[in-house]
Amino acid sequence: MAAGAGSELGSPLLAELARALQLVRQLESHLAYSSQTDSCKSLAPEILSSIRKSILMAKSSDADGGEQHDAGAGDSPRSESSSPAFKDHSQKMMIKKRKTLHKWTKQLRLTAGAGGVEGPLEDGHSWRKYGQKDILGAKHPRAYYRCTHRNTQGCPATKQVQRSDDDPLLFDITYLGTHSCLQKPQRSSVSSQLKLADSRGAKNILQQLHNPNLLSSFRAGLKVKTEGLESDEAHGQASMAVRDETPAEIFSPAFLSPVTSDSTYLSMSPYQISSFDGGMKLQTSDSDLTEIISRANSVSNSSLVDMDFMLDELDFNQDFQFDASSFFS
DNA sequence: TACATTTGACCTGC
DNA sequence: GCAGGTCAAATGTA
Repeated sequence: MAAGAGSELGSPLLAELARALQLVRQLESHLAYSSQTDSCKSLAPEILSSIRKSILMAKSSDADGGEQHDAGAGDSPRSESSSPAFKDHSQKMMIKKRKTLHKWTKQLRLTAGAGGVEGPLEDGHSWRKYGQKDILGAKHPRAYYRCTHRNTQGCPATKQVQRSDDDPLLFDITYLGTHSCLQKPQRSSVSSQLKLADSRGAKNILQQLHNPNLLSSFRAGLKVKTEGLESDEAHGQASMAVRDETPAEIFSPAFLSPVTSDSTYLSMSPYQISSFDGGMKLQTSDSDLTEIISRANSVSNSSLVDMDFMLDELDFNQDFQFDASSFFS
């Protein structure tokens, strides 16, 4: 059973990784037309390389019997642990997982008001917290998350979130394993993170994200920073953030948008960037719109707006004008 | 009612 | 034996 399930789940993973590879190639080809994105240009080959490696690893994992997908599709959290045999098997697999799963680390900085410390780490996937542990020598406990689709799709991905001792706003996030799940971006997560002063402003942000002029201006100062990507993987999780006032700054390797008190960011995955074309085009399908938009300095004292309806109703118009001064005032 | 989080217990590697 | 990582029952939340 386990082998069969793993085999079925491995293919989507490979397909997704292959798709990511194709998208990055597109990114690379479009970047070639710009003279101000050297950092991006240099990054593209790295991403390509890392994705290739991840595909190889995924293939090797698949050939290994796909054992990491030991939870059968459809099993409930309770049923998976109810069988002693399963438990034993699961534990063995966990040991193997610790030793062999692909691992990489990112550092992210957040503002304190960005939705709570442990839980704001939206990265395009849905995570379920399964544990927290005080770590020796660390001031803050480490939180353990696993993919929500672990039980339904056998997704082996987990992550550990450790708050930095020195900088309370800095988080070290260690990802273990790659997602094999075929999940759609979490609408609820979008909802929870689109925290804006008012609904009108929120809609404007979404519209502005699709304004080629605005995006073009972003791009002039676009900088992508990667950390801990030696093996890279970020596996297609490198990201870009867009800041309205001081371009050429910041950029987290995660989907997560770093947030500061006076700026607004947009982050996106390579999957969502279909091309850089003078400006930057975004894929605007509902499934791709998972970006985090946060207006940090108004989070703590403003009403929260559920953006789901906006995502549904918004017909992205690339002709509208962006007035940053009025929008952010 | 279903799903997520909390937290003490348990297991494994070093 | 200790520390890190995970499990799973209890509890919280929508």
